Amino acid sequence: MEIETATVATPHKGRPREFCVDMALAAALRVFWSKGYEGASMADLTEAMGITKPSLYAAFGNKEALFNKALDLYEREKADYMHAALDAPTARGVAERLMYGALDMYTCPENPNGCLGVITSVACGAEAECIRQAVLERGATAKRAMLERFARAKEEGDFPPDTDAEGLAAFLTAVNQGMSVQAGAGATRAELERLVETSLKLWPGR
Amino acid sequence: MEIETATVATPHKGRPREFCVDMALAAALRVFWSKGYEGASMADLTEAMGITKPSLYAAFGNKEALFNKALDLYEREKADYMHAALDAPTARGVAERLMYGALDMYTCPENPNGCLGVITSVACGAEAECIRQAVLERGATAKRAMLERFARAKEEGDFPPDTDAEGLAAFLTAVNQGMSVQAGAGATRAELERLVETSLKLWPGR
DNA sequence: CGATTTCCATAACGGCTGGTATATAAGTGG
DNA sequence: CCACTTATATACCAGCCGTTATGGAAATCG
Repeated sequence: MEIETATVATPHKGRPREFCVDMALAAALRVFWSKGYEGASMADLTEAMGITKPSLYAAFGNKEALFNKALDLYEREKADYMHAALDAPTARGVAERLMYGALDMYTCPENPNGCLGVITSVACGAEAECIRQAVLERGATAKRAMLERFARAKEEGDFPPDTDAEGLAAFLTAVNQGMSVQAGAGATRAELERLVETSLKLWPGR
Repeated sequence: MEIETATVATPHKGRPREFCVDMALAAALRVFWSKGYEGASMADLTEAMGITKPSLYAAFGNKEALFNKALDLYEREKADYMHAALDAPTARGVAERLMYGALDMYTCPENPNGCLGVITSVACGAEAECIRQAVLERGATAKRAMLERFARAKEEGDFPPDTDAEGLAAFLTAVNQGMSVQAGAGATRAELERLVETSLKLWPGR
């Protein structure tokens, strides 16, 4: 049982490390985010993180472990708008927050364009299959949460009673994924804004 | 000027090749389609095509040239539903044909899941950047055609006069791209059908 | 001051990548 | 039958991949 806090722990023995783990992880996330898991080589990663390969392996394990930690960071800091969106009082509010949140993230100048989940889950060689599965699993969890939220919305009367809540969840997910693809293809923020506004105009209710 | 037709030309000199170029190309397409450009190794390709590497290089040039020819084949045989869709008499007909055509292609058991264009354009290392650009260019051409079709539809009264035709084109594209992502993630045909039906229920007009 | 522990830097590992040189087999034209 | 042309098969290339062994540097503990 440790007494010192883990975050600011002073390692009392041995040579102290010369880089900040959090910043290095953030740099690694940027690389994975823009190049995908397989497209990001160890050379890319170490250069962006400003450390050497042995330091990386000592601090993070290996490439796969590094990616998983970067994915945790991504969900924690970048994709938390999803959780916030599901807390909206109405189904329309959920859709609005979700789409505008995605729009902001996909077009933020200091982020790579698009969604890390989409980028990583689309295609890969055999070696990255477990990575792909891990990402798909998180996506499935997110979709399940949205599904429950829309089922509740239907009970609360946000949708007409004959609405296919599952279809609407898949629909909202699809528009977001398409927005990510188009952002990665170089679409401007203005173009994606029109996509979001068009989608919200078609969204049922209110 | 050749008298003989190019397709069935009998090469009168040298040892005849022992494989069918078209079948080999079709096999290569399948590999690229399921693994992406970078995820498909030369070993994967030669094994699927049933030929050795020197034969591949002699017949197709190199990996990039092979991909471009596979992409041509893809557009010619697999993605021609897009052209057919744009010939529909109404904008709603365009949307219907496009979505059901995509649905059929993405879920056809003898095809890999998803859209080759989306798979290849999403993320890649630096070496595949020119491949990505080539794919993006074809996507841009397709989008331009859809845009013109919807501008015409607006003039013909398929949409209310205050409709954002460009937004609707981006919307339809996005739903298709999202459908491709979900197909690649393992969605069943039934799930994608509900996505299509939901999207068409939201589509304006008629 | 050693002794110990941890981290950094260099360099190397086996394996796989896309791409080829070389030699042989299988056809046709003379 | 022989020369020529083309395809196939084997083996190989340099270069990059993710990963790790080795040796020295920097801190704390006794």
